[in-house]
Amino acid sequence: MATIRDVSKIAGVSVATVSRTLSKPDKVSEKTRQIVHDAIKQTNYKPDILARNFRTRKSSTVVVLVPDIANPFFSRVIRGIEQTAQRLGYAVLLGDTQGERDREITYANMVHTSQADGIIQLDCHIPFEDKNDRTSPIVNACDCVRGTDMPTVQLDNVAAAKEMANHLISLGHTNIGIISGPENSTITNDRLRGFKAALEDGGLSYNSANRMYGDYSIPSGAMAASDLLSLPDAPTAIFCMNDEMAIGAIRQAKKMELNVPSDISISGFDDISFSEFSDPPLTTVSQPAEEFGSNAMQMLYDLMNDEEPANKNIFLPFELVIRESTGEKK
Amino acid sequence: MATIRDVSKIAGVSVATVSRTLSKPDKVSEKTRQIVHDAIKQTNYKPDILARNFRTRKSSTVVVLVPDIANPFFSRVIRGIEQTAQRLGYAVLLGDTQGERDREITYANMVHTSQADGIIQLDCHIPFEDKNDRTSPIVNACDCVRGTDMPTVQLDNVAAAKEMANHLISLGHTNIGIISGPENSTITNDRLRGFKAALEDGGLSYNSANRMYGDYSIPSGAMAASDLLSLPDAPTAIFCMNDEMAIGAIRQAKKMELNVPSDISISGFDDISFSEFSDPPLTTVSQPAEEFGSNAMQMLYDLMNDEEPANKNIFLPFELVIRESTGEKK
DNA sequence: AATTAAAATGTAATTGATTACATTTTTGGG
DNA sequence: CCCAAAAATGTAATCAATTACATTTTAATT
Repeated sequence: MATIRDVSKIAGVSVATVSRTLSKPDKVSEKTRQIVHDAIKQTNYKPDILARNFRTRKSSTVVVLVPDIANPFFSRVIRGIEQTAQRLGYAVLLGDTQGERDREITYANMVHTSQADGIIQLDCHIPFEDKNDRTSPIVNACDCVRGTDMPTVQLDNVAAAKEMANHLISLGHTNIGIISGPENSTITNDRLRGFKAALEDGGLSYNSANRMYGDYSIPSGAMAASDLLSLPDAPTAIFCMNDEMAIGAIRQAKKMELNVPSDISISGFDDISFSEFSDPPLTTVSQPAEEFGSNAMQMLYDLMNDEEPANKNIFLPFELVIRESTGEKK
Repeated sequence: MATIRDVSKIAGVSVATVSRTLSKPDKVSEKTRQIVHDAIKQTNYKPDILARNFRTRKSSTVVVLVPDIANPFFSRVIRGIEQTAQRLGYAVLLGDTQGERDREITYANMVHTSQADGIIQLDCHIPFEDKNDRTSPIVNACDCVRGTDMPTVQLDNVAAAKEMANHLISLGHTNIGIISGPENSTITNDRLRGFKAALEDGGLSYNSANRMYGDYSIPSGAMAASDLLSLPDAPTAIFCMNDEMAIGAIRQAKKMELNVPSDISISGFDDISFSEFSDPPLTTVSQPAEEFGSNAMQMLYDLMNDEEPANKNIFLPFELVIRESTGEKK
């Protein structure tokens, strides 16, 4: 493998000039640039990335902390990250954390050892042992920590949930169940707040007995729906905090011989690709998943290059997608 | 940040000894090992990974070439890869190639520049400009190239497709449509072969007019189903080469006022998590997705460490999962 | 042509770990 | 206690780029 020295010898210039030709071409005269490029072609020289990384203390790599790569929403976010990263000349290291703090910290430490230049965190955890670590470039996307100055890319989950709940209320539902995500998630809390706000606006009161917990999986949605629908005073609509749980809930309702939506309305959140094709097609909130990724990556890029990002807290637009899983209360 | 030199000074030994204490502890006396470890603790020394990578020409990183990370089957495979990689001390670089040759080559070149030590390719392409490149450790998983000596982890797609087709035939179907994947894929060819073999065994003849093409997406499945069901002599069963297309096909059948399975049987392939919850639940072939990943990673590990893997062509088991989307011919 | 500033180029140190080879220490058998 | 072999340790080169600083060349101005 040719080194920069081989190139410099062939071109009859110093290694510094070769290096500059590659990294700061405007510092090199037109003539020399030409000579160097010829020599590079002739030797088939490829810069040694490992040597460069070592010397510059940069790796042109970012680490993505994702609770679960197999979640279709997250995998779209990651696709957005990957595409933007590639465009900006960065590689993406995958850190599937399964929500475990140890793994998050392990991966986040790669920044301290310069194996990665920055972090995109898709979960609402701070991946540092020292909570106030302000040295690593990091962007929090999707499910964001509150009360820190970490840059974020998020949805206005309160507003989105409120809009969805309003939709349910406008259909005449007064007894609405919730299938909630885990309690310690910012997303869960925000969506719950939005939900409550809509109830209040509608003159309805919130009944905590109507809240069941799931873990964002289909079976957990089915279980929670079973509990909800077995209540003495069962709800006529169920607000689910993601699409998978809604799909599980629909399944469960059908199993219990209930018609969706005429007996029970069910709404989801995220608009994953299967939702359009569920039976009945799911009413949900669509989010621009890829854009979470591309925005987060772009923002991280600014951070890593010491440019203050224009906006440290990006809010992406959502859209209520009304399909056929919700309908008028009987 | 403390360097190995700081540690050696504190411990009163040479840098070589410190290095050996870490990488080949049995070459160092018990006493020295203790002293060095104390010094490491005292200085909070962490080896500089970049320097080590540079010196050893290794990065402890593997690159995964995946046609589409947002495909639920692939994302499970990647989860398997990630978990095993983490256990073996490797990081996973994500290469979402969108099936584009350029991107595959770009990512695969990271091995030549030592940015990665090996490649896991989930698509049936050879990611090298020189087709006979035998220098990079690489494992081909899921959709595997034929006629090379590349190690593979795959399903016996011929047998699996045959079994599924037999199931359809045993239900009395004689006119069976196919919604096929892209023509240039090994998986597609193998599944088609299995399908034809079953027809032949059943004394049925293959009719190429019954084959429609999709791209593994839900909408493409719906389109293909529409074509198939509009045929003058429409099939009574449809064999789909993945679950997404089957879900699209079911949707389309319903749209055309056909009952699944009493009017039309539809089968899938992969057993993604949504298939169990589709309406009707999908008859499909289940594959151990995570194990594709973990086996591929383990095999790659052997290859990267110059150990001949026990078995260069691993076949993983499949299982016919008969649910409710297939039924007796009327 | 002389002077000076700016541009281009070169020299050589630097980064931090690994490891071939050299040297020292330990071990065990006689 | 001596000696050879084995074990432990040390010395210093090495990996390939970047870059601070020094030097040379070019351009511009008088």
